[in-house]
Amino acid sequence: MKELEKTYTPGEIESRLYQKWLDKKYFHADAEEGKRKGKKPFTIVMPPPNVTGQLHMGHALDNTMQDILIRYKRMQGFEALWQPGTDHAAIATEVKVINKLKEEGIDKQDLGREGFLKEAWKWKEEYEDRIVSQMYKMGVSADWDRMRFTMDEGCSKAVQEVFIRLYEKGYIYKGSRIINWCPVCQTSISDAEVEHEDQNGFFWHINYPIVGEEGRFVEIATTRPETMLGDTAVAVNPEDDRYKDLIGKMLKLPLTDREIPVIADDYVDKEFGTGCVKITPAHDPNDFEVGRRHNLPEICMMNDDATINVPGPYFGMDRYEARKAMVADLEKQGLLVKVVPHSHSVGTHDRCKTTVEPMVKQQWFVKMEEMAKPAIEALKKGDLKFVPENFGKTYLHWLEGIRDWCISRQLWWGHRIPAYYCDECGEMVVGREMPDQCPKCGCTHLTQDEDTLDTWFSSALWPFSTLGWPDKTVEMDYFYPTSVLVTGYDIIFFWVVRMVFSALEQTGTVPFHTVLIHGLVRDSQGRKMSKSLGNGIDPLEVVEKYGADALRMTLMTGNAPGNDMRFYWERVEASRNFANKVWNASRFIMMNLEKAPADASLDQLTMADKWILSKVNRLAKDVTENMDKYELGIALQKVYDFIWEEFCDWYIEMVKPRLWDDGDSTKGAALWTLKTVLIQSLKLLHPFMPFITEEIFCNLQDEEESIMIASWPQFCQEWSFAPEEKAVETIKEAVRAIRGVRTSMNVPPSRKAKVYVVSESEELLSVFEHSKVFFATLGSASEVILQKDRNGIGDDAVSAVIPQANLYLPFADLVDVEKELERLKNEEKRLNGELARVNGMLNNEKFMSRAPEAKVAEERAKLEKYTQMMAQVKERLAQLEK
RNA sequence: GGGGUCUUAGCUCAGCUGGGAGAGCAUCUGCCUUACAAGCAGAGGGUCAUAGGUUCGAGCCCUAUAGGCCCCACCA
Repeated sequence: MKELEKTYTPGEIESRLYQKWLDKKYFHADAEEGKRKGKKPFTIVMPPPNVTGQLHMGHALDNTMQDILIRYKRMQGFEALWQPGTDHAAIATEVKVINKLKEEGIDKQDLGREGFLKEAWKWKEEYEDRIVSQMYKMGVSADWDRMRFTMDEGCSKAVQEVFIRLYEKGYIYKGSRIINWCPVCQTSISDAEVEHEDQNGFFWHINYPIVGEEGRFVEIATTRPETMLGDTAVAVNPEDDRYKDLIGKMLKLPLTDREIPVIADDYVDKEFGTGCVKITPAHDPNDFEVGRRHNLPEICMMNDDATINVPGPYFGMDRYEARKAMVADLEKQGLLVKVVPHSHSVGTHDRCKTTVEPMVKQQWFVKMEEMAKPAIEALKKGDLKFVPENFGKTYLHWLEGIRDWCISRQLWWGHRIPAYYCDECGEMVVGREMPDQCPKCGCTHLTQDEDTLDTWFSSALWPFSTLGWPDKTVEMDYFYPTSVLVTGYDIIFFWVVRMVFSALEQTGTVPFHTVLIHGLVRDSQGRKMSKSLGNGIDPLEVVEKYGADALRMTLMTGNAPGNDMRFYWERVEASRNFANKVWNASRFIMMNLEKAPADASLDQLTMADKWILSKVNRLAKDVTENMDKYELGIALQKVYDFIWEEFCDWYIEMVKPRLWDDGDSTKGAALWTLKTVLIQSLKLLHPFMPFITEEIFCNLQDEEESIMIASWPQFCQEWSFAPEEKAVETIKEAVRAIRGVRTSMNVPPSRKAKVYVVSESEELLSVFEHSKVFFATLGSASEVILQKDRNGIGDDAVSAVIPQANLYLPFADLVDVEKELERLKNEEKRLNGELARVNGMLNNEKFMSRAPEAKVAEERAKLEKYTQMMAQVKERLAQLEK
C-alpha cells in the first residue's frame, strides 16, 4: 500500500493509468473468448467523429456516456465491445483540404483526382491521430485494436455491396430530378443537409403580357425574379373564376423572346399572392412537380456556380446580380407593378451556409418508400427504443414523410459510385469491378462514374460494416445486433434513421435495440458552442486544468437524457472538489490501514459498521437499477451523496475514536468496514470517474490488478441490516438536534457540554447507551446522561425535541428563555401543521377506502410520531412557562 | 402550417411508474476539530408559469392560455 499525496493531481496519474490499461489490453473484446466463456455480449459502436478537426464538448459528452455504459457492463461480466472509428466526412473534409491547399497556393483541379486524394489521405492520417489521442485523454475505453475508418477496405467493400444490392433490387436509380445544389461546393446535397432560415426579402409583382391581347397582363408575384429566364408556364388554380378564361392562352415572357402557356393546377392557392404563379421547373421543387405533371420543358438557366447561362444581356451574371439587373429592366419596361417586403424561408447548405440552388440534374437516388416501412414498424413493434421515448416521434415523423435520398455527390473524397459507362455507346454497367468490355457494343473502353456517395451512405452501414459484414464473421455473429447507440438528437435524421433502414434491409435486424439520446453542450449563457462565436471550450483544456474525471463528472451531473446542458467552470470546480474528497477520504483510510490490520467477520461489526454496510449495499442495488434505465445522472448523484454525506461526513467521523484507540477490540472491524465500503463505492464510481478510482483501488490493495476488471457490486442479503440502519438514523437525528441547539446559542465546538436524554423508550435509551461516544465526537458532548424523567435537570438548560426523546443541554449562562420559547413555539406550529395534514388524510373516508394499505399505515405511523413529539413540546413549554 | 419541448430556490439544473419540494453554485452565521479550508457544522431562500379538470391525493396525468427554445414543412 502506498501513501497518497495530499491533494489529487490528475495529470501524471491519468496518462500513466491509461497507458497501463492499453498495455494490459483491458479494452479489448473478443468474440471467440466471450463465446467460450459463455459471456453475454454488450456492444456499442462509436459514432465516428469526422476527420475534419478536433473533438469538441459534444464529443466529450457522447464519449463519456458510452464509456460509462461500457465500463459498467464490462464490470458486470459482459464481453463489452466498444467499436471505435472515424468518418471520412466527404464534403466537410474535402472543403478543408481544398482550403489547406489553397493556402499553399495549390488548386484542386491542378492536382487532379489522384493527387488530391493523396493529400486528403494525408489529412485523414494526421487528424485521426489527433482525435484518437484526444480520446485517450478522456479515458475512452474503446477497443482500439478494432479501429475502423469509413473509407477503409472493409467499409468500402460493404458500401459497394450495399450499393449493388440496392441497385439490383431497383431501390437505387439514376435519374434526372430536382436536387439541392450548392453553387460554392459545386455538388448536390440531400434534403437533410439543407437548413431553412427565414430571410427578409421581397415580393416582386410583375406583369406578363397576354399574347394577342394588347394591354392585358397577368400579374405574378415572385421572390426570385431572376428565375423567370427559366419559366415555362404560368399556373392558376382551375377553380379560380378570375383566371378561368386565361387557361390555355399564351403569355409573352418579359426580358425574353419566349412565349409560355397559362396552365391550371391545384397546386396554386387562390388566396395567396395574385393567384398566378410563374412556373420554373428547373429551379424550384414545386414547379418541378407541376412541370412534370404538365410536360413542361425544364430550362436550366444557371451554371453550376449559379451564374446565368441564358444567352443575352444577363449571361454570365451571378444570380443576385442578374436579379438586380432584371428588376431594373422590368421597371424600365413598365412591367414591374410593385415591390412588397416579404419574409420567406431560404434553404442554405449546412456546411457553408450558401443559399442552395434547386437544379434539375442527373443524380443517383435511393428509393425510400419501401425501406422506410420496416424502419417504422421496428419502432412500433418495440424492436427499437429511444431513451427518452419521445424522440421516437421525431424518428417516425421523419420516416413517414421521407422522400427519395439523393446519394451522389460531385466530390472526389468518398466512395466512388460503382457504375461504368461505355465510352462508345454510353451503356451503363453497375458492378463490383470495371467490366473488360461493354456488354452492349463490346467496346473495351469504359469509364467509372465520376461521382462519389453521400458520406451518410457509409455511416448508415457503420454498425455492421465495422463488424466485418458482408462477410460472415464471428463478430457479426456474436456482437451484432449491437446493444445501444448513443448520440445527439441533432443527427437522428442524418444517421439513426439511415442506420436502421439499412440494417433492416441488409441484415434483417435492427442495428441496435436502444438509442440513447443526449442534448447539446451549450456555453454558460445557453448559446450553442461554435467557432464563429468563439465560445467553444476545448475539452482538453478542461482535462489539463482539472482532470478527465472532473470533466466527465461535470458532463454527467444533473444531466437528463435528451436535454441540453450548460457548461461553466464553477461546475468543473465542484466536480474537482468531489474528486479531492474521494481522494482524501481514501488517504485517511489508507493511513490507518497502514498501522493496523483490517480484519473482521460480520458478527464483529458494530452498529455503525452494519449501518454503512447496509447503506452501501442498497446503494449498489439502486445505482444498478438507474444504470439499467440509462439514468446515468441520477446514478452518479446517488454515489456522490453516499460518499460525501453518509460515508465521509458520518461514518468516517463516527469511526475515528475506534481508530485512535489501540485498545479498542473493534478497531479491526472498523478498518475492514472502511476498506470494504470504500472499495464498493469506488467500484460504483468507476464508470464515471475511471482514473481516480483506479489509482486508489490499486494502491489500496496490491493484489487486485485493476478496478476496470473488478466485479460490479451486487445487493446481498448478508449485508442488509435494517435495525442498525434505523438506530443510526436516530443517532444522527439526535446529533443534528444537538448541533442545532449549539449553533443557535453560538456555542463554539471548543466548549463541551453535558447532554441529557430524557425518554420513556427503553429501546431508544438502549441504543443511545451504546452510542454515547457519538454524542461526544459529533456533538461536542462532555458527558451523556440517559434517564426516563427530567429529575436533576435544572431549568437553566436548552432543549431540543426529537422523536421519542427530549434533549437538554445545560448552558446556565447562555439560556435565553424567550429564545427558547420562540423555538419551541415554532416547533409546535410545525407539528400542528403536520398533524392537521395527517389527520386530514386519516379522517378522509375516501382516502381510507381507496389509498393503498401501505400508504395508510405510513400515515398512521406519522400520526403517532407527531403526536408524541407534540406531547414532548407541550411538556417542555409547560416547564418553561412555570 | 405541422410536431416536439421547456417554464421548479438569486443562478444552473435534477425530480424514476402521481403519495410530505432536492442538488451544485451563490448568500448569511460559526469553526484552521490530527483525511480534506478544493474543508466542517448550522441557517435563510420556492402559491413547482397561469387558469381549469381528473384523483382520496398533482411539480408529475388531461385541457386551455402566456412566454422561451428546437425540429420538420413546397405556399410562389
